[in-house]
Amino acid sequence: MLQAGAGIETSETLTERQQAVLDAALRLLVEEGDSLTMTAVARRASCSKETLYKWFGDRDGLLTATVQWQASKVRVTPVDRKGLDLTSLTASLERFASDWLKVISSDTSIALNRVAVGHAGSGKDDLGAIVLQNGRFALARRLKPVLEAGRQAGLLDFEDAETAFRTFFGLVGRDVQIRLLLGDRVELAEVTIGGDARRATQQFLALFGANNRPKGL
Amino acid sequence: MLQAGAGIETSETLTERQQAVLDAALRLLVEEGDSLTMTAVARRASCSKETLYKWFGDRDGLLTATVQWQASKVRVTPVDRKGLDLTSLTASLERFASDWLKVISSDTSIALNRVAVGHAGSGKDDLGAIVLQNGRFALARRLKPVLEAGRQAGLLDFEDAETAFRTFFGLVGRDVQIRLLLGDRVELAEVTIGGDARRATQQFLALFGANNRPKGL
DNA sequence: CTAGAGGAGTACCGTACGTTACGGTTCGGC
DNA sequence: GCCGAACCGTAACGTACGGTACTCCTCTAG
Repeated sequence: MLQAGAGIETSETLTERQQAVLDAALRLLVEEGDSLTMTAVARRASCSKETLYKWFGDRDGLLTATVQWQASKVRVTPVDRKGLDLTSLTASLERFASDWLKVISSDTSIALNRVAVGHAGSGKDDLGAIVLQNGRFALARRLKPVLEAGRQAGLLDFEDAETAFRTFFGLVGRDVQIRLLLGDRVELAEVTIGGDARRATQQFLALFGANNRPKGL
Repeated sequence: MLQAGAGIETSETLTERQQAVLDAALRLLVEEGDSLTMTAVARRASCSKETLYKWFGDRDGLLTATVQWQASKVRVTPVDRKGLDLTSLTASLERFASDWLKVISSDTSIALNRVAVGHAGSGKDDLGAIVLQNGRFALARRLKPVLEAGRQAGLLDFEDAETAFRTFFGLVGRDVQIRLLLGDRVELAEVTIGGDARRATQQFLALFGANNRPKGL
């Protein structure tokens, strides 16, 4: 049955074989969305349904394990907060923006978010919480230290790191995620992402740069 | 069977009774999400299943009609572009932001978006397109004239209205919609919305106000 | 070599739900 | 009063799928 809680730390209690099964389930999830069947997963993973039920309890358990499995694959790249100047801060922010756009526009992320959104509100499982924890909140946890460091270095000026982060989040994501989730084909080539990341970063610096606007934002 | 296309104009070809049935379906959709059954709709609407099938074809037809019905209820408040000064422009923008936040945080919108997201990618129907047309794109159609008028009046400075709109959209919505869709309980009292609308508007004006930053954004 | 565990493959069961069919009722027109 | 259309309520049908049971194969330990 594996672990239950919507915890952050996700289990190295998975055997190679189990990971392979979850990878198969993930691929199927990307292809077919929430309409995947246990039979299809078993066939794709070349395992029996009985094994699926023994390992994951039920369908929700399999889905939860799959989402957590994907989440655990996203590793945090630690931030070096040594000599921080405007150039390196800008580069960091652009990197975050670019990475984030790449993530939310990936097939995997779209599929996972779709499933999680679909399950939210029918309180059977915590897919929404898991996705939020490893998406939006993980990003905040990684970015806030950078923002704080920027403030410490006198490069940024804001009251609340959370508020500043949410503004950055909005400037980067804009309408992209909801459009993708709703099936709109948004153009997101590498170049576009790079340009958007640069633009969002510049806008953010214009709003929160220390030597720009006086205050009140 | 009613009309099919994901058209904008939505039909006054609905009788009173049919509208009542769709209202019932909508209420049920808010309560139970995509897991509503035809039987439940029939019971709630005090009609027979046969009638549902005669009118709407099949389950997807009913869902589509329901979404379109809700969409048709959102009427466009025309914008008065007479004497436009900074004060009235600010008020307009704040109004848009506030209205938009109220919409995306409403039970109905959340339920509809959840269903549409769930259906996107399994190309059976166009719920995603319908929701997008009556949500994000409808907002753009209403807001862009205001932005253009602001530029004409020398209050705003931007190259492309679409880009400016998307930035405004991001500043207003930030992470709210995805968090709500994923089941996060975001605090959104009236006061909060008002404050957020004001903040987003001020940030937008800081970025695109004519007499602020030179260019390059 | 044998025994037993683990798991693949598959047949099977129960159920929920979409869809259809049908009997009964109301209502407008003749 | 009679007819047909529209529609309600409900029973019935077909199917898809979650979940279980059972058989056979493979691999490893002793």
